[in-house]
Amino acid sequence: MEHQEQKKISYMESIHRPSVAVDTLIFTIVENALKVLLVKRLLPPFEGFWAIPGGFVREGESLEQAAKRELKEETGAEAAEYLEQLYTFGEPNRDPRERVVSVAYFALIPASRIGTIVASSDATEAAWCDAQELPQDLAFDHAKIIKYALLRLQWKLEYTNIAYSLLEEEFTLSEFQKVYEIILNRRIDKRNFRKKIEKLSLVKPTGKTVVRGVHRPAKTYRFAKKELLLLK
Amino acid sequence: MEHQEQKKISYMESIHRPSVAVDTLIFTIVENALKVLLVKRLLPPFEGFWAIPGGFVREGESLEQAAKRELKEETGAEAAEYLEQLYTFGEPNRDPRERVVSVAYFALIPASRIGTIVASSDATEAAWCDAQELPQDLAFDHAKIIKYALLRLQWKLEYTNIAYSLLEEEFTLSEFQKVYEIILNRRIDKRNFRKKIEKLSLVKPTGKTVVRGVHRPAKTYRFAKKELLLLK
DNA sequence: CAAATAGTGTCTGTAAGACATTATTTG
DNA sequence: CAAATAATGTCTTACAGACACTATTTG
Repeated sequence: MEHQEQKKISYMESIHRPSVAVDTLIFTIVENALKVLLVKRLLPPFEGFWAIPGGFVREGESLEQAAKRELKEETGAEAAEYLEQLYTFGEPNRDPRERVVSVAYFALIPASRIGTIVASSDATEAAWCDAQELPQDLAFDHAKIIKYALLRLQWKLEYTNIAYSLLEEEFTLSEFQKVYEIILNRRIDKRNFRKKIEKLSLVKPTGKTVVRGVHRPAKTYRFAKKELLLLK
Repeated sequence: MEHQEQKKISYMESIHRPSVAVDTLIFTIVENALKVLLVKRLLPPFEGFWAIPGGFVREGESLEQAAKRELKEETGAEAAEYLEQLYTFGEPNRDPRERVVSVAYFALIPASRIGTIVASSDATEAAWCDAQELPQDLAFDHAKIIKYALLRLQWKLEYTNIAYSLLEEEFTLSEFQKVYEIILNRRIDKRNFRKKIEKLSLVKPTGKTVVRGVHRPAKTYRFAKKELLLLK
């Protein structure tokens, strides 16, 4: 009887094949805000709703390759500065048509590296939406996914040097600090911030300065390492 | 032409359906070591190799439900004390037969909560293997997965109160400390450890003592909260 | 010279880590 | 009383956070 039960399970297993999709959350900082790229759906379900760009995984393509392809299709950028797997969402009814198991990735990229954003074939438009002030009409469970990504990003910002993936090659310390203030959504003391950056040896000076307005010019810096480091 | 390219993609998407599996890493502490439950494969590929228990996701079943089902089938335990999604492995050729996208979960459970371990239908035996000294003959990419899980566990142990999921209801502070020493694989100063636990208010005294050997009896404690807390 | 941001140092409180002795039990 | 583990406090050092003024540029 035990054995019969097992045979039945094997049979069930062989027939249930959910679709596997990859959704790519693409974040950047523009106009003093954290933005996430969303597309407006052209077709039901959730026609006219905003969605995270995504698509099905192709044969012979790894999950990460699918995420990179999605990124390139939407933004034109060759690669993100940072890309990591976020979480896999697989509730049976998250897509009303059929079962879709969706592996979410999140990508970070400096605004300057992005060309004109392009809507994919199943979307009427693509737009940078404020990631901390999301539109109400989000498709599927995408509001949940974006909020989860934001938490992950906030965590990484505090405990790693991931900010390198949102800044230009050369930047001022004020710009660096601004990334933290925007994403963590709180003011940071300038002296304490600089003290910390200094101690961690995260940046090295370029020897150059830039004039950003009617005030004293700022020194510019580069990251000492553009790879993920766990701090402390 | 852009449009034709898109149509071709849609067609390709509709035919590629990888299998979706869930692998569940079940950890416990026995005999002063961190153990992970592995099963010996009965069938090719990797016949006779050790593997993480897993199986295909069923229709109408969430990924987490599949992980819980696997846990119960293997250990007889009704539920883990802690369960979280680890990572999704989806390289095209990780299974030589066909493409399998595998969502890995990791579970923690006190040894006392586990009955006799049971091999599933596709395995000849199940065993608790030392998680830090893995067998050489591991199937698929399972060595990589276990190492990844161990890193995650070490991280969580340092930055959360997750140890509650490996200890009995009542425990001594030495037993508590031992969990850290085993998993982090280093000695910890007893006074500093207790000072930290005290400050975090992680435990409350039961008022009882237990005699664990030919020496002074130890006071026992319970966790103040048996839910995941991010510390600091 | 007004406005705006760049750049800089000290003090205080808290947490982490190093370190040794006494207490209690059993055989 | 020997052996084994339980229980406990102090000192030093490092990091976090609060806090204010001077420097440099442009219009």
